[in-house]
Amino acid sequence: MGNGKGEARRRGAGRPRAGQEPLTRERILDAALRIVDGEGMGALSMRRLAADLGVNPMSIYHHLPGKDAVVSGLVGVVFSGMRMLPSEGLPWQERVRAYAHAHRGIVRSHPNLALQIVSNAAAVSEAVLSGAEPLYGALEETGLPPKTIVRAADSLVDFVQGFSLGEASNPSGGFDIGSELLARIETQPADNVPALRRVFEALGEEGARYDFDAGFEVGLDILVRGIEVIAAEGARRERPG
Amino acid sequence: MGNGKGEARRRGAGRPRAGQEPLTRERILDAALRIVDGEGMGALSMRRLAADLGVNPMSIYHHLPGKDAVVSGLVGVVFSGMRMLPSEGLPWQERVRAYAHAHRGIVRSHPNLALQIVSNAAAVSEAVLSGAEPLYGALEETGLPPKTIVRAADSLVDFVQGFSLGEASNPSGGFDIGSELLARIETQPADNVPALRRVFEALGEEGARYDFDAGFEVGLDILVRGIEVIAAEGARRERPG
DNA sequence: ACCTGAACACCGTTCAAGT
DNA sequence: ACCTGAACACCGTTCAAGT
Repeated sequence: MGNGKGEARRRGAGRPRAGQEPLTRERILDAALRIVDGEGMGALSMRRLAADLGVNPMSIYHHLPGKDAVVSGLVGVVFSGMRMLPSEGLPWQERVRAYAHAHRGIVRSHPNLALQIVSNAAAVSEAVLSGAEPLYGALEETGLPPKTIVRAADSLVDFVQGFSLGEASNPSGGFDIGSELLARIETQPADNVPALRRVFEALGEEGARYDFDAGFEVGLDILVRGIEVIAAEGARRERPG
Repeated sequence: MGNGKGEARRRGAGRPRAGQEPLTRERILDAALRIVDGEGMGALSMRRLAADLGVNPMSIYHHLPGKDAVVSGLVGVVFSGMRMLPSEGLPWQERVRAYAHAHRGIVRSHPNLALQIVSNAAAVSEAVLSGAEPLYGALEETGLPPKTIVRAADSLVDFVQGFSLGEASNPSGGFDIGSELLARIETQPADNVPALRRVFEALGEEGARYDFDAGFEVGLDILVRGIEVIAAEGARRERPG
């Protein structure tokens, strides 16, 4: 016993031999992302990760301090890949929308990581640094005071994250909002949910499938219009004649 | 061996004896919520839960099919406690705000459960049934078509959930947005984050602490105003003269 | 420096058995 | 019906040892 255990190619202890790629933080995170993307967060364990890398579980600890570090490293990797279409010359409304789409795109391309992306405060802070510059650039042009710019930016990010989380945790594409929900509404005692009933019955078959793309656009529209309104009010207050 | 193990009062196997409260789904969820509220999600295990109840770990499985069921049961319990101040006669804007505050209040009162609340799709669906009636009632008065009402409601809920998640994962009260973030912005190479720098430098000491209450109001304001705008546009489109 | 083996203190859950 | 004990197949991480 000792050698040739399973598919691991590595034989002895000690340094990697010439020709073998050494273990690095990057290689570890790559392998971890493959596991999470392919099989979900539940499949990620230090032991499984080590097995995929052909390495002893403890070797990982020389490059990352623990499992938490692996997970937040993953979030960092994913967010650092955020790219926006250049939208320099466009009006701020378009630039805000471009940011929102890029942010949603990141979460959507790694649905199994969505929960960590959205909840990892450190990663969000990282995202502000690396990705939110265009958002702040756009919002500066509204003329709102700095404090309100920050709050508007946060509101937009909160919406995008809330939306993306819902999107990530639902079966691919649109999901049927009509059938199950309407059935449950209709079995409600007496009618203690009259408005819900009216709205969803009016939707009927036509609106049975929820369209995430259209829903995102409506939400974005509401936010951008809302920002326009408070910006206009602020300006009117400054020179009220 | 056999009897008197630790603090568990229960002695023999079989049915609970007279005078002992029997194990129920409700008692299990109560105990689980106490653990999560007090020590966080990481402290919740079937074995720990059983110990707190003075019961064999396996006994729980007779009332709930597994750990996942315990967690989503928890989310259900918490959401079923959502209560709104009655706001029947008020304008729809006020009623939308009341709903948002109630929803935020639920998440805020169980910060350690925030992640599950926000991500548990089944619970969200449950929340729609039990709690969103007032929101739909309010939004009906905007005159928007049913499909847009659903999307506006979802956008509001997405914002509230995104906001609440950020709030729950940050140290109590406001957190300092200025010090750490500004320090990192200022160490950025060259100046590839000019807008961020301008905004956060203008905030300075005054805005160093993030005020969650004020931030929530601004976000709500943006959303309500935005809904007003798209509702007005829809009405204008219907009778364009 | 970098990697390993064995061990520790846990998990959730199945299954057969008790009353 | 309701509860239990032992066992199975896992975890993350510490620690001392190897090269």
